[in-house]
Amino acid sequence: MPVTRIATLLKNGQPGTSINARGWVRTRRDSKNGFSFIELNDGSCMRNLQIVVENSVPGYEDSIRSVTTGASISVDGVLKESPGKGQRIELHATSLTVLGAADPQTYPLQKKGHTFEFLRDIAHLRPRTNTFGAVARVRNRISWSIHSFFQNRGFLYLNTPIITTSDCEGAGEMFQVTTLDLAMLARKQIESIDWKQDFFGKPASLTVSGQLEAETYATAIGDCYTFGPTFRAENSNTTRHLAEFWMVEPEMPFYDLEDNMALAESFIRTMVSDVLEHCAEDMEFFSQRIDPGVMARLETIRTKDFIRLPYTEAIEIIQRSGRKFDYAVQWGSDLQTEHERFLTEEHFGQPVILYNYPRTLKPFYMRCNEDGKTVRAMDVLVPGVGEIIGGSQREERLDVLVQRMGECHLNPDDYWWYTDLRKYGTVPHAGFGLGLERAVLLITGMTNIRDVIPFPRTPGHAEF
RNA sequence: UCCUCUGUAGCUCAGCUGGUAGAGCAGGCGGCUGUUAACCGCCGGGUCGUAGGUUCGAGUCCUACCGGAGGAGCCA
Repeated sequence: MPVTRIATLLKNGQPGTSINARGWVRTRRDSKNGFSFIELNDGSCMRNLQIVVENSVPGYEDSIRSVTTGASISVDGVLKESPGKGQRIELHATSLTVLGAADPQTYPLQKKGHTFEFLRDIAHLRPRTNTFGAVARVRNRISWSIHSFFQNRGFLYLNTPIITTSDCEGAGEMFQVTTLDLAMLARKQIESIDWKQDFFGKPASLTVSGQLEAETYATAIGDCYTFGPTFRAENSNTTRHLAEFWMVEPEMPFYDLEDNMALAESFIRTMVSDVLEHCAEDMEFFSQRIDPGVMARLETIRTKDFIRLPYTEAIEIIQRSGRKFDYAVQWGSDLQTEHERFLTEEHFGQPVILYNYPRTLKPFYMRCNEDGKTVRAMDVLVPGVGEIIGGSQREERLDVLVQRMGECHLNPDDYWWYTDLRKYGTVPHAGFGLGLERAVLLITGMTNIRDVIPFPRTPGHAEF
């Protein structure tokens, strides 16, 4: 008997076909007239398959009682048109097997009404809920879309190292990787660590970005992108930060900042379009249950050109707005979250790409403009999420790069291989980084980043 | 890390100005029903986050600690 996933059954299943369905019970309703309705979900889609089990089915009396919310079952039966409302077809069981019972006294998930906070504590079971099933499917589609976007443009998928010994871009605190016996070192109360004794012979960390390594391939084999886990040991506790998250980092030779912005915009638009096209049912759910404004926001992204605004003009807009902000802005100061929200959510009401930031605000590798004050950086800000992409044209001139390293208190010797790229056959190039989870937030309308990654890692939390 | 809020039954919450705990859902039992967040009735279930303190008396007030959430900083 063919095993068919419920998504396919509900779409293409024809009355009269004999099939097998397997999955997890969402709920059961009994009729004392001698049959039961089972709502079965197998994760392939939002909707459930309704199963009708007559008491004439072998073992009905024994097994139906353990068909409770959360139980796993396998059902053979025949598809029939459903006389009831709410479903085109339903499965009339000819045999029912309970694969695994779920004690209703202890099974934490109920038919309705759980907070995301509660579900976070049972992250191993929350994918069995509508919301987290939908998030998982949309996240999967976004990942697929990322690969197809770049592959369709001839980009090379590049795996940059997870473990690194370069403190690249000084982008925040890093997780140290060591095989040294810390407990023993603590007992010895030694004054300094002999890193030669460590696994790599020097301090090593988990990567905070694959950018610098990606540049080496971009300047050799052309357009490429990384897509992998990224780690930040910042003690940040917000709805937008994770200690472990997934980042996409394309890097393109011969691109200037304009090209970079165009690619970023096209990239986001493609992800949004793909999800709208392929996850319509899940998006319907997000629109109805999670964020009523999500569809309008995505439609704007899909159809309207992003605003491109130099940092200097952004400052002027904020200053002229007459709005009271907790933090005043002046040229040279970093934009606060409240300013970014004002720009993207209120003033423009759509994605905004800010570019040409003061050099003092940005890392050493961003290309200096001729004005001597700004660098060719760009941040893509979107409503509800804030910064979703950060990128820049890279500084390809060796002398300027080395000078900038000095300004940022970095030792060029530590980046010898990176400066070599400028020493030998340097080219203008650019790239950016997109936080996958922030993209999932944007597209689903979910508000907490901890709910769009299967097992979130945040300060004090690495359960599961 | 800072600021604010919060911690009462398995879950979601109520409990007003202090007088020793309630509802809905879930669970059990019974009834009804081609049902679909099913419905109706009954029943079981809580040392009110922890430790102190004020008081004749604390879920309710005070202090500390421990969870959780939101905002800020940092950034993707």
